[in-house]
Amino acid sequence: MTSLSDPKRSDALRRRPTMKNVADLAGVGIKTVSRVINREPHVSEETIARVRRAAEQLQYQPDIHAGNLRRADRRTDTLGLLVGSVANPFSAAVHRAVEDIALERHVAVFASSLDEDPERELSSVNAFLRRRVDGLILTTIQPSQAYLGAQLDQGIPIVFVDRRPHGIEADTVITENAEGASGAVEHLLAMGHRRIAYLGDDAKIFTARERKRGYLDTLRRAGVAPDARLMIDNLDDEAKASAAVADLLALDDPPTAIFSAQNLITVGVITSLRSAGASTRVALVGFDDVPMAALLEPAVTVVAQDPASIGEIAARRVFDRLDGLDEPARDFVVPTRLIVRGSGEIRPS
Amino acid sequence: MTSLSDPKRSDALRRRPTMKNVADLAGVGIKTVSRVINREPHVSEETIARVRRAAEQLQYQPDIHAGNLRRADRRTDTLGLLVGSVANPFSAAVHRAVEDIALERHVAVFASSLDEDPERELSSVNAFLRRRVDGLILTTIQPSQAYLGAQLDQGIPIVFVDRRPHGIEADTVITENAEGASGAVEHLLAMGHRRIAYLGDDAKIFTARERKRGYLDTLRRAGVAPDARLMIDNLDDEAKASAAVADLLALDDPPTAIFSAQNLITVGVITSLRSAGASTRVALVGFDDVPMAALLEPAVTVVAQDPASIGEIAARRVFDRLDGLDEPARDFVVPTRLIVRGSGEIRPS
DNA sequence: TTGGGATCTGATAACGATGTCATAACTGCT
DNA sequence: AGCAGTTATGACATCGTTATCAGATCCCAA
Repeated sequence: MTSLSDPKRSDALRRRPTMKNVADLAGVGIKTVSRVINREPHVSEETIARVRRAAEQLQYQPDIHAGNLRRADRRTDTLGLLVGSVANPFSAAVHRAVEDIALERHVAVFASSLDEDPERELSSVNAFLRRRVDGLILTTIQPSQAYLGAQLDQGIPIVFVDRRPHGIEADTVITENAEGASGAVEHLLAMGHRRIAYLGDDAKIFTARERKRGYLDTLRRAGVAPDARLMIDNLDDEAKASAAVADLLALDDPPTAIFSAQNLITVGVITSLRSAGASTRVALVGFDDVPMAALLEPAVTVVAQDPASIGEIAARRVFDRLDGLDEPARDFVVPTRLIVRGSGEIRPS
Repeated sequence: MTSLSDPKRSDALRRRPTMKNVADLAGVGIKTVSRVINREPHVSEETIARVRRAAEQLQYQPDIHAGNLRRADRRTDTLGLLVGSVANPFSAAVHRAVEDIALERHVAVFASSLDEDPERELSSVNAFLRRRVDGLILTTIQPSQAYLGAQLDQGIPIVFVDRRPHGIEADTVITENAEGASGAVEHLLAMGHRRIAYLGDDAKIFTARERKRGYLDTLRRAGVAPDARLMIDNLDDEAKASAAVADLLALDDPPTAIFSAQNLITVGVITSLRSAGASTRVALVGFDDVPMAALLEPAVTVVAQDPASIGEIAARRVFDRLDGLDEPARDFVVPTRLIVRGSGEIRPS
């Protein structure tokens, strides 16, 4: 048993073994070790065995980045992923899907959180690039992604997820935000609602704008004049969403239904409706599924996104491009699905 | 606007600029560029400006791994993190905390999912090591982690999270599993329960064993003989947990309370109790908090873990060691907190 | 026996950076 | 003016690996 407090250990830190060490121990040249490690042909069975034994004995691990320096393809088998926040269930599902695809190719994934901070977008991307990732999957908040043009020119695949980039043409995987929002609002209209509130995130965020657009378009198509007092933006946490709902309920003519345009906002809305005793009176449809939604009382009707598909499509697109696919950038629009559970089927009184 | 379909672009992929390119453009030697990039002294203001301009113009990004090869400290400013699954809320919270600490130091994080697969443990660790991470934060499932002894000897900080390693002495950050489980069971005993079921994960998992130990010890201390029919292991997804609850409820003398030892299991239990109409009759305390627990009916009493602290402590420990801290390996035990919400306060009929 | 083609092997350059060291140009003192 | 010390700069070796190429050995057919 090796131990940190083991006196044998503390005096001298052993260096990591290199190919040279393995070569010396096996009594061969380093190129031969390289051939064995990379399973190249033209090495005798006996030499292979000797090298394997030496590598085993030294617990040799090749330095992938040293190799990358000289290797023709310059691949690091590494990918950079920037999501909203690795702690958000939506982002976590995207991350997981990307990881699963990457794992098939022995590609490791750097994951970072954007936190809707433009500075973090830049520093994360730079951190990825300095580490020479093979590809990028990015959720962005900067007004323009034109700064990535040089990277595209260098042949680094970049796929944008969840939000469309600006100032650059690149592959993009997004949810059908406006359409999904329309579906939610149409559902509420069909239930007889006319006073439908919109609770959304900062308009700087692409998805927030799109969902609001779907909400507004659908109201207009139905001949319902949007009421500015029923539309609240900039709700970037649960607490703000809860407070907004309290304000709405205090109006002279409060909404009979709420369209909540993001998962954390939906949670805040539920909390607030519950504490006001209004959860069985005011209808609610949320955009993006919420954990445990089916077990709540009433169960929460949502327009569910498909984060696993988003991540998978994005990762596959990166690898397709790495495999040489050369076609114009395109959009992948991932459908949403209205999941009827109860809260959205409450009728106006 | 740069575009993928831009004909100017497709003919020749520009190479990534190197220090040499910047040096040539600025009319200086590469060492001078290196000095400017690394903010080393002894460069005139004028030269700095010229180099900066050239680097800017070429959008130069230094290759951190090429530098690492020669640099004395051999740091890659990279960390490997292996968690249960990046999609699990507990793991995601650990990940987020690690990321926050790492970001302060400009360290990027490789995140991988273990999926309780011993092979994945090995392949993830190897993937990290081949990429020369500065430190490792690991959740493990292999019966022994002795294979990591060589890395410790090489001075690579390794911190184990959530589960204690075997065959090696290294820093470990774990939840007070047995104590937390005891607290849960004591709570149920105090409510008058004697037939308390245990629903847990695979006994190969350290936390599952510890929590079961806490359950058993507490029952024995209270003079309650454990009933084998009330203890179900190997529940590794919600569906199995639900099925197990259905079986329990079908017993002649069903449990009056359930101690559910993991978050996904708790969700399965809730679903099953609900559909059997037993959620207000059978008490439930879960280990690890569950999303929306406070909003369920009844709200779910849990022994909450503190994944953010676990991640933070682990990351700090890695960096302390990288900063030269040299003390014996130690355990960090993170306390749990009983959150009383309703489901655990149901009394036996 | 010889020649020609495989097969096996290692010496050497190179990848993009940093560490070492030498050199040149200043500065401030006697 | 001469010297020492400091500042500014770049040539060159080097990190751990892979690419190139050449040399050695082997096999088989002529």
